[in-house]
Amino acid sequence: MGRKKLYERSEALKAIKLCFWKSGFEGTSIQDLERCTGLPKQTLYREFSDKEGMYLAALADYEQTEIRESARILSQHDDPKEAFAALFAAAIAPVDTDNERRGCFLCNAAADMTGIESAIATRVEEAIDRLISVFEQSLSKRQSAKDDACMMLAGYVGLRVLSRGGMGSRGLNQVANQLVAAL
Amino acid sequence: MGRKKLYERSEALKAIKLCFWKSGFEGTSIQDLERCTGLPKQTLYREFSDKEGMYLAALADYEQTEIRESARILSQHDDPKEAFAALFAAAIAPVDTDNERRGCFLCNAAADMTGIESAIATRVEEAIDRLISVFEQSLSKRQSAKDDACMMLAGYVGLRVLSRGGMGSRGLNQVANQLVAAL
DNA sequence: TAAATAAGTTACCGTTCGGTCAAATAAAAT
DNA sequence: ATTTTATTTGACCGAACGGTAACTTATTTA
Repeated sequence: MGRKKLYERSEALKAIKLCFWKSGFEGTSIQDLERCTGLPKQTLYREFSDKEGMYLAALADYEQTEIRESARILSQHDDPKEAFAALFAAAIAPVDTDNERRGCFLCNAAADMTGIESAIATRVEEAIDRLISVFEQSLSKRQSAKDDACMMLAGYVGLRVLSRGGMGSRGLNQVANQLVAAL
Repeated sequence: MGRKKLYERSEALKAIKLCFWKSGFEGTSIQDLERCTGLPKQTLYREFSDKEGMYLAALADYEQTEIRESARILSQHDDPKEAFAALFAAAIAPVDTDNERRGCFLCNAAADMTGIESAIATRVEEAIDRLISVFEQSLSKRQSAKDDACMMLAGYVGLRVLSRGGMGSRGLNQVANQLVAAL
C-alpha cells in the first residue's frame, strides 16, 4: 500500500529544529529547510502542512528533547542550588567549548513573537508554563517554591538570551554563580 | 540651496524604531517602514543607506531614549533595591495598563541575532555592555557591584523577554519582587 | 497482474523581497 | 532669472518568498 519513504520524519525534524533555532521563523526560508534536511519542499509540505506546521513541530520537538533534558539535570540533584548550578553550567558549556551561540529555542521564540501571531504565540506561552513547572518541581521542598521558580526562570531566560547576544563565557559564569547564590 | 525636506528625520526614525521593535529585522519589510513612516522608500534609502542602516539607526535611537531613561530611573534612588524595583515596575507597567508587549528592543535584538551577522551583532554587544555599566553604576556602593550587576542584567533581560513572551503581569511582578529581594 | 496508494520530481503560480534609476518638481543661492 | 541642490514620485529590477498542481516512479495490497 504505497511506497516506503526514503527519509525519516524524526531526522528531518531535527534538522528543521536546528534551522529555526538558529535563524528564527522569518529568518528561515523553505529553501533553507530543503537544504538542511536534504528533502524537496513537496515532502516537507506533505509532512508538515505549511511553514507554521514545521515551526510548531520543531518547537514541540525542542520541548521533548532539550527541555526534558533540563528536567533530567535538575532532578539529578537534591539541593536546588546544585541543581540549578548544573543546569546553568550545561547552558554555558556549548558557548565556551564550541562558541556555539544558538541560545534556547524557546527563549528565542518568546522574543520573536510579533504581537498577536497565530497559534505559535499560544504554544510558546504553554511551553514556558511547562518550563516553570519543571523549575518549581525542583524547588518543591521550599515554601517559596513558586517565587523562586519565577526568579530562576527569568535568570535562565536572561542567561540564554545574553549568551546568544554574544556575552563571553566569563560574564555568563558570573551571571550563573550569582543567580545560584541568590537562591 | 535645495528643497526643504517635508519630513523630520527624528520622527521617521521613531516610527522605524517602533516597527523593528515590534517585528524584528527579518519580520519588518521596507514596505512596512514606508507605511509606518508615511515616507516613500526612496527617502528612506537616501536617509539611511539600506535596511541595515535603518535598523542600526533605530537601535541607536532606542539606546539614547529608552536605555537613557532606564539610567535616569536608576539614578533617582539611592537604595539599589528601590532603584531596581522602580526599573522593573517601569518595564511591567505597559504590560498591565495597555497589554503592550513589545519587550525591550535591545533584548529582542540579542535574541534575533543569527550567528555571525554583520555590524548588527557588534552593536548589540556594545549596547549590552553599556547597559551593564549603567546597572553597575547604580550598584557602585557595593563591593560586589559587578557580580550584582550581572545578575540584575540577566533578570532584567529575562523579565522583558518573558513579558514579550506573554507572561501575565502577576507573574512578571513575582519575578521583579524576587529579583529585588535577591539583591 | 492489476488497482490503489504513497513518495519523488519538476515546473510553475502570484506576491513580496531589498534595492535602483531616471524623470519631475520645488526651493534656495547666485 | 538661472543655476544648483535636494526631494519626491513612480516605474522597474532580478531574486527569493510561501505554496501548489501535475506527472512520474515505486511498492504494497487485492
